[in-house]
Amino acid sequence: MTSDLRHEEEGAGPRQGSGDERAFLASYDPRAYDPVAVTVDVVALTIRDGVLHVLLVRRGLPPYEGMWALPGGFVRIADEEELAHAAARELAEETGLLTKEDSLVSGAVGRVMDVADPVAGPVADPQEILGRVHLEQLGTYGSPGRDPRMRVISVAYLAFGPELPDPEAGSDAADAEWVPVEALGLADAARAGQRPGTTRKLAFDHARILADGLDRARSKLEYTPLATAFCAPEFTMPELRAVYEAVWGEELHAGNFHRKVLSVPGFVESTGATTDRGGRRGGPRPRLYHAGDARLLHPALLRPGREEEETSP
Amino acid sequence: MTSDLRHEEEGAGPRQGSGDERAFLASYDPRAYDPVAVTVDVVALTIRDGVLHVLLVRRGLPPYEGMWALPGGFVRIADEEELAHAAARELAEETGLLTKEDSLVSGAVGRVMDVADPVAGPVADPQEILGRVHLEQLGTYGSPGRDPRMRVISVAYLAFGPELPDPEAGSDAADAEWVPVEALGLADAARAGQRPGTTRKLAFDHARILADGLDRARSKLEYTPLATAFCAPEFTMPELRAVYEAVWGEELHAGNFHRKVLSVPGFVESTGATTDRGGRRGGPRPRLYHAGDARLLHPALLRPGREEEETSP
DNA sequence: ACAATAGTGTCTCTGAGACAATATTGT
DNA sequence: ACAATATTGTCTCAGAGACACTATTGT
Repeated sequence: MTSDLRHEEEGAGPRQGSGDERAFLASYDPRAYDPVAVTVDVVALTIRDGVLHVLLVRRGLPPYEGMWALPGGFVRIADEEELAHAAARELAEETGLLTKEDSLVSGAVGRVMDVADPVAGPVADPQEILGRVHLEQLGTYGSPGRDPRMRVISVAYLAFGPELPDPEAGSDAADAEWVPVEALGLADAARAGQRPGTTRKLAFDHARILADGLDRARSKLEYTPLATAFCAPEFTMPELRAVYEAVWGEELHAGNFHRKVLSVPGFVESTGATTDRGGRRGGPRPRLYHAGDARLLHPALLRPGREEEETSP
Repeated sequence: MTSDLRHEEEGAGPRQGSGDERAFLASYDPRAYDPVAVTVDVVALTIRDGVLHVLLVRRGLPPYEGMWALPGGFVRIADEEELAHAAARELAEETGLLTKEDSLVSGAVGRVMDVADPVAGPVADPQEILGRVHLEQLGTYGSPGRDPRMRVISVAYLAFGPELPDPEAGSDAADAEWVPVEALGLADAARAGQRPGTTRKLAFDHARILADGLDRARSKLEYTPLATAFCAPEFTMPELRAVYEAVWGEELHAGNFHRKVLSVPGFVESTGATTDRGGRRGGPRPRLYHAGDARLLHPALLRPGREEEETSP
């Protein structure tokens, strides 16, 4: 590699540009044409019946045929699709929120909004269909051996949503399912040892991706108002507490939690109203809140039970 | 897209393609894919003379010819190169730590160690050459318009090191330079508004990547012992404090900082010795410490001056 | 001698958590 | 009536930050 080329780090290849440029670049860096696929994988989390669930699909083709995997798919390079758009699209397809596939496949996708800064997008935009689902990039996994067929660079996304619909209802996402995270027998990387190591069923390196996603989710609950993304637009304090308990996997003190949440400015705001009925086992009617405008929690809601640890094995 | 194909998210044919078999076979035909390049970009940070610096290179070719850019380059797909390996290699080349390019270009790269869990690697491994440079993935940037020539998916890495050598010294990385972060006139995303928006010189979306990297670095100093990666193997408390002050861009109270660091278990350990001389302007000889074995700081060293904020504009 | 700095001590205030008390609801 | 639950109150302790003090060094 020449010095000129080393500094020429940002791509070089076909399409666009004059034929001169193409020939020039191609002759100097054939590596740009090595076969590589770019995909997205989505760690979609929701809470059903107070239990944290992740969306998985059953693979219908080899490799890993019959095993569970994270939903995902190719980034539509030819359609100039944004990475986040691809993630939202895959999630929308898999959850059955999108029945008309053509509305997404069509070339009309064009410009795509920034997920972090929503603006009105085209009709086909999956983010619009997904509604208030939080979506953020998790990390990129591109080890050579992760797919036995070819080199695949997969950008993983993390999605949180309130009570997302069951994929089996009426759509053609027949093999998708919400699975309780506990049922996967992950070697809870958050509390116990380091790496998930051997996990049961997941295909590819999806166990690792899922573990990373869970770590991220648990961590983000501490210092961001992310938990409200798991709730309906209006929620009660016990509901919000249930989110924390489900994601962290431990019970929290109701009284202290209540006071702590209210003490963080901008986290939640009271609507003044209460629910119609009390809890199913009795009790007064809890008040209703909606998410505030804070993007960071000060002070943070730190996870309990993290005192002395790290006595290297 | 058939149901089977949608679930076949990991490498199978180029978009449309109703024929199952054709799609399957296409997964083994590289030319059937839309052209896309995978690169790495590195936000390399170090501290020189108490000031935070980032490694930049001057572009010698269009587009953005003559502008500053982050060091980076293609992932060597044909060599089965790990993403982190590519980042380490680019950094090693750019800092001049690697003079013999052939040792990296050779096909002997083969298996590459996990950066997060170092093991003995092959001779050509750049991580080995880079020594104790911390390297972690920052995020992936793949918007269609970010490179005018073609679709480029760039995986950004964040690197921290103690007093990395000057790239201009004796190597062929002639156009690389350590630049004070302040000199770039970034709209300090950490303190002021939201997005960096318009930044002066950087090519592509590298201003955004750099801003994200700085945010990450500032944040990680709070709850990880990352600051020790900026120091020599043995360091003094004032030196460690200087790291925090350089990255956070604000002065810290020496006395409180000292007591706070020592109160965090596993952060630093005393060697019992002191430096030979006191400070250049007088004072007693500070004690020497080395990094402890903690990977997370409990309690964290929270950044000061982050009280009331977020009054939406 | 003087200025600068490393390290320690002390005080105050905030916040987290344990625990208790009260009010309100479903069964 | 009884059990369950929401919400508020009280107490204690750990930790952050402001400030002061002492000891040690370079000039």
